[in-house]
Amino acid sequence: MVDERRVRILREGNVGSGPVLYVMGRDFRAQDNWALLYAQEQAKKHKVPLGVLVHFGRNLVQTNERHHSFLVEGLQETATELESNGIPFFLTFGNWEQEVKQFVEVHEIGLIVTDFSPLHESRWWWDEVSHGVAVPIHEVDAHNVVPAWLVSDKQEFAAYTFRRKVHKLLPEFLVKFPKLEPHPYDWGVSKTACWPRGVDKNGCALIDWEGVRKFRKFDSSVRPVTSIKSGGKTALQILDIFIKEKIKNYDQYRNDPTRDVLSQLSPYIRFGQISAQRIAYEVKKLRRDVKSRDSFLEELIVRRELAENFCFYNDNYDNFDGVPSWAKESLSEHKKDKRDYIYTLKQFEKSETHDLLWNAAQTELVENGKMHGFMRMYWAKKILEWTKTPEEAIKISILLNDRYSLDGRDPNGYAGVLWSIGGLHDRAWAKRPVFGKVRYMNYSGCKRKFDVETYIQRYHGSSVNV
DNA sequence: ATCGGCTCGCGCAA
DNA sequence: TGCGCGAAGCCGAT
Repeated sequence: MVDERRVRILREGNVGSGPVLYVMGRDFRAQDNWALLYAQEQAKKHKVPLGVLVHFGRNLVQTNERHHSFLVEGLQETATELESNGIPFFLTFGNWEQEVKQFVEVHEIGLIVTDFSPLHESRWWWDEVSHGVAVPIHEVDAHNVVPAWLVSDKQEFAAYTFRRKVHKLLPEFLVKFPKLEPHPYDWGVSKTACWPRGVDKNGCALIDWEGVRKFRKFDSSVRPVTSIKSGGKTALQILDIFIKEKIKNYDQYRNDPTRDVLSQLSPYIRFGQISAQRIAYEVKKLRRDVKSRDSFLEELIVRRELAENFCFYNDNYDNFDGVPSWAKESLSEHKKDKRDYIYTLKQFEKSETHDLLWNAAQTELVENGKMHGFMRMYWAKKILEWTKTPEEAIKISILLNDRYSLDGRDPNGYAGVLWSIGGLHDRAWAKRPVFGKVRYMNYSGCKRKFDVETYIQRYHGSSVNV
């Protein structure tokens, strides 16, 4: 049974007699998905078929080939698993009113279920859809261990205010997932009317995945990351390796970007190919490496869900207005401070600063679609130091992270940038030029903590893959 | 190598 | 109203 507190009503109304449709927007997986489990529960209750639909809009300016191919590759796996459980998978493209709305009407959908995201893109979309269809819409928080609207009813000030609230609810929510069961009511896929239209000899909806991959018009200069393989199965293998081999060193070395002790799961969490709750559930079982276990769970649950809390309750999660007032005032006071270096977006993007360590981090981001957690802080703080205003620094950091990182366009990224540049969830520190009271970080700090040379060497040059 | 100060405000105890 | 302490640090004194 799906906990009712995971569910919010986006559009009121009685559930109709037609099929239940899960419009998958964020959690692109078949297993360990509360939104899917809830949709099935409703479909069984009303004795109707269940289907899953993914809609690709045409005008996602920030989407590029890197993100799109990662998403589509994983989606194929998800579609296959859904269909082998009697749940047909549909794709629609372009204008939602022509596609999704029509789909809902043609198939006489009785209930729409979706997964929760705190980001504007998603909130605005559902706001529009809920005014455009005549069907109840239920939203399920399938991404967080504890539902965002339940854990706290306001923007939390810092991790310590949020931590108690999460921990209080964890015993109720950090539970084992039920396995997805084959759906007992047949949709009759031969009646499917979706792009690409048609069915194969077994009556399954035909999807031209190669066509799907090429469908969007986007910046193809950001190449797919060949070193990171997409998909839920891969994610589970990576989790297994992390638990067996890497987590034991997590506490000691997690801030050392030359060591391989992090889970590397964030792209998979970002695209919902693995559930954070599944990761937490497996890691929590550990009876060894307790210190590492707990610091990993802190990052995975407390800090990740704190970022969701921030984006959920603060509309300005991606700009200067989102930073706490003490930092806003302090940064404004230091706006006119002399900068030793000023770089343009292009110079940052091409790793053309005077700082080899910074350039290495940027290269890691561009080439590998990720950046080590510790380097993200240093990286963003230096962008503050080397641009004219904190507003511009935030803009550039978010743009680069969203464009190149596989886990970009995600609450974690926005909260991370605002933590680094705007003191979000942090405290005030001794005043310095440019930074004001925002925590300062520098090259010598990195040198104290890890072997800077090794890191620089690893990402030196322009076509490095490790 | 280690320590205190820097500096703000939330939330709880009283 | 007072007080402890916090998302990952820096720096100078000892």
